[in-house]
Amino acid sequence: MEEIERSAKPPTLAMVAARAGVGRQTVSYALNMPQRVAPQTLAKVRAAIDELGYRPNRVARSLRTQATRTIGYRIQPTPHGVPSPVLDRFVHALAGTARRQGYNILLCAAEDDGEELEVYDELIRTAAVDAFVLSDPVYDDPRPAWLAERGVPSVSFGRIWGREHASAWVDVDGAAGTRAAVDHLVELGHRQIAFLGRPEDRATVDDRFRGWKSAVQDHGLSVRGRVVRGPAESLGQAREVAARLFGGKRPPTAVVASHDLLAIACYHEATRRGLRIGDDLSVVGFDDSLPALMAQPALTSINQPLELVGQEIVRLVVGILAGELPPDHEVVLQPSLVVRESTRPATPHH
Amino acid sequence: MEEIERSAKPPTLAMVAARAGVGRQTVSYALNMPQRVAPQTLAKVRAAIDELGYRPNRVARSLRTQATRTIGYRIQPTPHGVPSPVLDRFVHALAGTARRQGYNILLCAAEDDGEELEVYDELIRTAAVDAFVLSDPVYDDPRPAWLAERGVPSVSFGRIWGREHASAWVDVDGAAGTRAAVDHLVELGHRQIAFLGRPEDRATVDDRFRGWKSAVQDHGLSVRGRVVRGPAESLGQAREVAARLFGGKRPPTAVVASHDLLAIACYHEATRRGLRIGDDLSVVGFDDSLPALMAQPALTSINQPLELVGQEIVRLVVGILAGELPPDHEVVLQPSLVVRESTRPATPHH
DNA sequence: CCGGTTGTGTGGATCGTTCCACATGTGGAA
DNA sequence: TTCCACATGTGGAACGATCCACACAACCGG
Repeated sequence: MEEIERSAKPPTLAMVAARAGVGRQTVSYALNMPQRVAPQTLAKVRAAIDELGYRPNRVARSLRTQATRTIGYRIQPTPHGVPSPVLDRFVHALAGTARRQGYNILLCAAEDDGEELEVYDELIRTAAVDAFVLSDPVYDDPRPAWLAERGVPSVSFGRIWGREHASAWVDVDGAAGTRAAVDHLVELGHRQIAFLGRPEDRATVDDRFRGWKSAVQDHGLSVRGRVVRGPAESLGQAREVAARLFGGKRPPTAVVASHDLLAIACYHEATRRGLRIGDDLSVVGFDDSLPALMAQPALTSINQPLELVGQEIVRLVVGILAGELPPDHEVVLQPSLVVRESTRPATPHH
Repeated sequence: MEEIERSAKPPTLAMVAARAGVGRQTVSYALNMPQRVAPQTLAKVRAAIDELGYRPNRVARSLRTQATRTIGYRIQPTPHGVPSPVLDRFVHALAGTARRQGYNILLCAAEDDGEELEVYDELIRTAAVDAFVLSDPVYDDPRPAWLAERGVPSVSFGRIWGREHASAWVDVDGAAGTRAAVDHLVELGHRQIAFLGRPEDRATVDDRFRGWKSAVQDHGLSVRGRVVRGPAESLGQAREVAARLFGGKRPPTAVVASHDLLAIACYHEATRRGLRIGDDLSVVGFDDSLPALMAQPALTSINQPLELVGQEIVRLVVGILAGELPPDHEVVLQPSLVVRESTRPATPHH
């Protein structure tokens, strides 16, 4: 007889009020400002809430408060069939932390950067989100300012360069990562340590480059002829870039790559030349992605604390929306070197 | 002087009505049932909409219609540090298609399966979503029925076995994939073709197994002693499983793996035994993930049409919500074999 | 005993849209 | 002419929460 009613209409705040024998507003206070209501009344209201299994309707609340407690995030398109390996750990952390803070993550997809702003515009004008999380910022990224003009705060994964508009971001200290890689290689006895990276279109790569450069110099080693840069949108492209490593008369004994993809491309080119990774050439990647783990030998790589990044980003978004943090708050997190089999002591005959 | 007003309050339907000199309801009709209003009036209203840059407020609409046009999707946790490589192409397609249909995707995160239902419950009771997309169903998956009891439809990526509750799904024909792999290998001259898979905890693996088995039998080859199964939650585990391939007295010349991870584990074990992939042992993976592309030699693998799966899932969700499709609609899509370097003609000396 | 402050509780108005019921004008069938 | 069907347009009510203004005590110091 105590059968639970299936898919019956959910209880409303008014029903709870009636049940508890109080006014509607009192229930609202009990929910949002418990200290505003007398302890005895609070108990009554809470009992009624539990009995009815009441949960406030998010939509109604949003309409009245003009805030959806929803954060928009554009998931990146997958260029040239090479998906971003970093994505899912990060997004998972984002969604998990958001939930714990009472926020939701709304996904958007856009094919290109022009469409991206269109999508954002749509979401803003239909009042679907309160804020955005951005990722992969470029130099002088227009998005934060564009959003700010429309009254929508944003937090970026990756620091925003260019000072037109101060904006909030959380970034991983890439320089510290490559520095750790160089230190590790020097400790193994390497003296010819190259840097392999994409062109400077994104600040991320530059940051990693600077870490490598200053560390190499600090160890009194030369950076001349040790930098190879080129586009790496696909494995084929990356291999072409990696091939240039072996062109000079004194090839490096170790390589620090700005991405795991380039590191793997290094594997391919080294193997093609009869060099064994680890023994003849040490390689360090960046991102600690799945291919790094799967490579033979397993790739030493720099791990970004993506879970923490996601948490911090949500913390900033919520703080900024609540007015408790300035809209240009910045956070830098430290990566960690994961040593695997691709880095070994330098062999004497080099 | 034509300065655009920054972050001014967005126009409402009432403002559009005033501007066009018509009633509010007329504007609403113009938006949702254009054929209900006279062409001349429609033009006036549309002009007013354009001039003001009006977009209907999603929240208000949701409150009134009791539908959010939002679909929930739980992104899977990443077990043991090995993320699902399949995720991001799929999610991107999901979000893109949803947007084109006027729907949004809301992400949820849950650590374990118990928490998953809790999260769903919260979203349902706060009226945040209209439907859910499920993935990685298990045998007799309780989720569709649980959701249906609460009046919420769902569509699963992966077929739902068990007949307690008929439910909608979109799946890739895994058996056709492994069958294609076997056909390909037989054509290359292989006669000892093994299957490497996880235990039958998920229907997916079973499906792939059946394809391999029937294809092998159809070619008049033996399946005896050619099946190796075991847990593959990490690369280490997978290698242990793969190692069993080489135990017997007549090791296979070719392997069909139920996942790329297992295929890669095969690479490792083969290499450890001095066998060359391609020359001494042909390997086919499943999922066509990034590690497959990066492996040396590049792994022949079975590609799932994830973009299409995402599109179809959204189509089903929208159709079911509109009452135009039955809540147990089923769709099967075909995978395709991507031939790379890991499969070569069988060598005579085997 | 008064004016003021604080603590607590309340119902009406409101957010922006769609549903509902109804008003009007037109035209064709009876 | 009468009647009904149909096309078109309208304002009030409703969705379910919060904001606002206010009511009513209790308590304070003067």
